[in-house]
Amino acid sequence: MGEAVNIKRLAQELNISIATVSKALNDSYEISLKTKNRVWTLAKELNYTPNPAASNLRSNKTKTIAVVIPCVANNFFSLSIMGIEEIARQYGYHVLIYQTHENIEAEKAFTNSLLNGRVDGILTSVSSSEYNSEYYANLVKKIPLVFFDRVYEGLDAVKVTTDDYEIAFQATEHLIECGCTKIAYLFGLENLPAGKSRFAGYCDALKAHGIAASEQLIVKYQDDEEFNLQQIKELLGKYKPDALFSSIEEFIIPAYCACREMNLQIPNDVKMLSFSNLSTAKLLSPSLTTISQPAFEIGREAAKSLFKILNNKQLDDEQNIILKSVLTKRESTGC
Amino acid sequence: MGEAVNIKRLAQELNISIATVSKALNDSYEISLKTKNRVWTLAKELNYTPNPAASNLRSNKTKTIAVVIPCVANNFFSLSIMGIEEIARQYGYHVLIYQTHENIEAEKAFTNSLLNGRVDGILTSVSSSEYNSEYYANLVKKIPLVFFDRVYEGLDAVKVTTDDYEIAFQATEHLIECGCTKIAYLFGLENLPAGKSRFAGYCDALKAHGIAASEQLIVKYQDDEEFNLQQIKELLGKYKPDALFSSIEEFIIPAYCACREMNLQIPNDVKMLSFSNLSTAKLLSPSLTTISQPAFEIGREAAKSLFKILNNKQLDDEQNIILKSVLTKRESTGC
DNA sequence: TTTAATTACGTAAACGTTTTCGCGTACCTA
DNA sequence: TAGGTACGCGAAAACGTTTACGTAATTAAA
Repeated sequence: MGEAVNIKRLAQELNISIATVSKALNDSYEISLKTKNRVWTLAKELNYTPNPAASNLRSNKTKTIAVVIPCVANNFFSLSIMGIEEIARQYGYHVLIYQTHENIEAEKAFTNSLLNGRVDGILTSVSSSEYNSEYYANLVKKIPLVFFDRVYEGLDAVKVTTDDYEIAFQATEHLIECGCTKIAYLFGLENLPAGKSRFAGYCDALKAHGIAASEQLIVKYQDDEEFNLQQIKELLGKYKPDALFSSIEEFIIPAYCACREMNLQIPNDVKMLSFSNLSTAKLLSPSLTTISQPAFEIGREAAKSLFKILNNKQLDDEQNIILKSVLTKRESTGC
Repeated sequence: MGEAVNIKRLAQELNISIATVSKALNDSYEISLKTKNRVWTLAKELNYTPNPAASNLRSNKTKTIAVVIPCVANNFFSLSIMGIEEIARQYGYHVLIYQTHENIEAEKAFTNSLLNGRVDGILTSVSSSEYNSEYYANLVKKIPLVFFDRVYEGLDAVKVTTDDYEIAFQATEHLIECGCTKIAYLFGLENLPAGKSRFAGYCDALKAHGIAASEQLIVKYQDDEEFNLQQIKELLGKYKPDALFSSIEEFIIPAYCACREMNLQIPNDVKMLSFSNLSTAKLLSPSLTTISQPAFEIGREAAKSLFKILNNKQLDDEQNIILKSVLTKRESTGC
């Protein structure tokens, strides 16, 4: 399998110093083109690639970023990762993945473990279990960090988000235009700005149309599918809403199931609409009206911002990047 | 923000040598419990964590594995990653993600870039574009590697797969029992063992029931959704199959759409069945009969095997781990 | 012709660990 | 008391890079 091929080996074979080899490999101006070419061809011939650990140790650059998210198995996040990966490839960076499973302690443990020089920067979408601003206020001082979708506000860090308030407002108006007056809200991410904005958009749209919001029509998400199902069934049974506005994808399955079990027809008895990046929304029975976030683009933008920071480029003084979501009307709100 | 806290710093504050600190941190038998405790408490106090690059450079262990897969935004792979991550956490390992997008050149480039000590091992599900056994035959000699789902055969490497042949046989029989005699096959992964096994299961089931397989009833997957849609529509129009057996999830949307556009009722005019890990299969219109692979478990098993190798544990002489898929009968094959 | 500047390369230190080897002390055995 | 054996710890090398600095040779400027 041949001895390990490193800079020393290249230097020996070419009868030059390891410093020269290193500089040649890094295309330094100090080295003549002639020497560079000798080094490059031999390097290619021997399949040389620099040892990342040594390089990182000396230069304090890892060529690696971390993505800290609640869960990979989620349409939004997996698409975000695709966007992130695409940009990372362009910059020759490697991508580490960490899943918090909405656990803030795990989240802290992961990010802390990244402060010792394992990565050059972090992309994160924070967990919904808690809103601990202090921790992140400290963190952003220690390492380049970009938030996407689930962000902390008021910190000196780039945030990539979507127009949650506006699109929720618009979606609520769509339901109202379809004749709904008792619009229930399936509430997710209530601790986070995204969740609050969506809810505010919903509330304000109701108010704008002279409809009173009601505590009774709100179901809060729990990490327990059966529990959510029961809550929705209770909601449907007791308070007879004429629409369900789901603020997160996780409510879709229990919501559809609840309607079926209660023998309620969508959209005749109750209309349905949800934030979702489900690719099969149009195949559901009935097809689901969705608010889909540009997940892929969000990942791309977040990664781009991070690399700007890492390369000390100016950030166009824009700390907040806001992308537009898309409301796609389908049968579930049929009107 | 305090100076960088490293072993040297700990050693100075405790008035002992850096060697002692290092050994204490690694719980070496050479160090007294008393000294260890002094080191541990100070380390915790100062939030010390070892520099990964230095540690890796010296010890040749990275505590990192790579996952090389076609795409994250796929229910099967994102679930696999969850399983992998869970095990990696238990072992204190970090997880790098690389997406090949079914491109074998990208696949080679990634894996080659991992051979210089960036990771301790690789988990991979290979791309479907080509079956290049030579490359992997060499690769497995150079680095611990475990295949999952999309594997190369005949190599000295652990493979984690599912019972593709058996479950495809069983699914085909299910269609036959529902009265189908012209069962079309939507063919994916044709270059890979998984794809071949599924197809063989389909063919053998037909044969076992005295049904002749027909070339005309086969549609091969292309990475072009519109093209696949047209192919399926042509299939439905020309050859009037009474069932569609889809061997990969990617055919579901075009298949449903094709039926709608051709005004064919599922399951009355044509029955449908697909390999899929779609969580919303039961909400589709009509709900879809699926073969779901235990993606999460596959990830777990693959990771476990890799860590066994990394820890030089015996592999129970079992190089092939085969998990069972599940056939869930729903309305789309209604009978 | 002398001096300054530039070019092309080498020496050696440094990054923060891990690990081999050796040394001294204390204890035990004969 | 002499010899052996643990035990607890330290000195120093090593891992493969990058880089500050030095130097010799060549070229440009004076």
